[in-house]
Amino acid sequence: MARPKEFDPERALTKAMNLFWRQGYENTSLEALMKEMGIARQSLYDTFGDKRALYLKALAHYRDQTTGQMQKMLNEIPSVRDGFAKLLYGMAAETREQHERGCLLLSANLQRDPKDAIVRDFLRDNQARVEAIFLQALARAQKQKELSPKQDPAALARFFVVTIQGMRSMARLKSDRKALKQVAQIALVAFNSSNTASTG
Amino acid sequence: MARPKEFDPERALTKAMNLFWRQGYENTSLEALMKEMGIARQSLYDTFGDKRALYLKALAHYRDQTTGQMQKMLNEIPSVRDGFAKLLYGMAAETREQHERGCLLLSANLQRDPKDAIVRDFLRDNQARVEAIFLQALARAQKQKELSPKQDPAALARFFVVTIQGMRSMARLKSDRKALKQVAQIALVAFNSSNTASTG
DNA sequence: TCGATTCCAGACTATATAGTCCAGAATGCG
DNA sequence: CGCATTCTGGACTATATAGTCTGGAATCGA
Repeated sequence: MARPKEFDPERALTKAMNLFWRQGYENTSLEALMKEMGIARQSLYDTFGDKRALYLKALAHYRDQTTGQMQKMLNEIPSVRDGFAKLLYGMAAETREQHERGCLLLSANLQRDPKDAIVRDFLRDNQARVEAIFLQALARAQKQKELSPKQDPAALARFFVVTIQGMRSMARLKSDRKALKQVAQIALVAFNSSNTASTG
Repeated sequence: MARPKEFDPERALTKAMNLFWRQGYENTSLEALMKEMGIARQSLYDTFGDKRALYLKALAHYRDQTTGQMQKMLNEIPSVRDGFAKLLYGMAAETREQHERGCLLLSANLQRDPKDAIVRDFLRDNQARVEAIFLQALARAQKQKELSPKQDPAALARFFVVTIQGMRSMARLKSDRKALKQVAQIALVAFNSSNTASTG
């Protein structure tokens, strides 16, 4: 038994996550990671494995944070509709830097090699979790008579996932709060309406 | 004057575009490009410049194709709502391979280095063009009494851009036609509704 | 004090790959 | 025919960077 670790692995992981978040996997070198995390090469390899393993841990860390927050918020807020409004308008109101870095997992989806089954399956699982969180909230909305029983909560959950990802990609390209707010407003109409679309 | 080019530069560019489309910029090596385009290294450099220049030409080629198609379709179709329905349901009905490769310009947006102003500006310009095409169609819809005059056509245009990008990223992760169709159906409600959202 | 472990700094290796250069064959024009 | 140009194929260079290894200092417990 001897010298204990001097750095906090979770803090270091958070640093790594932030760097991947801002720059993506390919654009982030080991040197940059070492500098950002404040640890030397060997400590990094000993603690987290190779670069890819660190990346996967960062993705999981991000997922735990974001799904945890959403889950909590949607559980605590009385009106489910207010919850989704908070989600969408909140995103629109973020800073330019936040818009630019976007969503780590959306970036991972579009940066990944299509043949990379590990990342793909991780992201599919994440999306299923988010849909489940939304579904749960929307089911409660129906129970509370906030949402028409004619609506399909699973479909609506997916719609909001799509909306969030679309808003994220738009925000990344151009940080325009006003435009994003307008989009959020239109998307939330799906919540009110009794869904009279016909073509198919 | 002497030996003319033996290959069709535009066909070669299309080949390159398809490869970038399937694999992204980083994951596509010069060797793979040479093979796919059916030309040798030097011909490639002579005709298109370096890899990045080829990539930018591929992006422009893609943009010209896609915006041209959308423009034409939305101009020719009598009902604008049918036009957007065709766009969204058409995307949902694509093959697994099409879903997987997604949209070249959406991928470019999320793969790019945030500091890369050339690609960023190109993509912003493209998005503005698409919004303009949608806006023109939606203005016609209002003229035809297909769309309520209370709706903001510019905001709705952005909403559809967001929807398409969100559906693209979802389809890339998991090719699920049924789920995509449901999302499309909900999104199209925005067209009917007189937009009664209130929270802001 | 001593052994075990962790730290850092940096050397070193291996590899992938973008880009350049060159030789020689093919092709068209005058 | 012979000049100019383009083609292919491959050699070659330069560079970035992931990953391994080494040496020596720091820190803890026994």
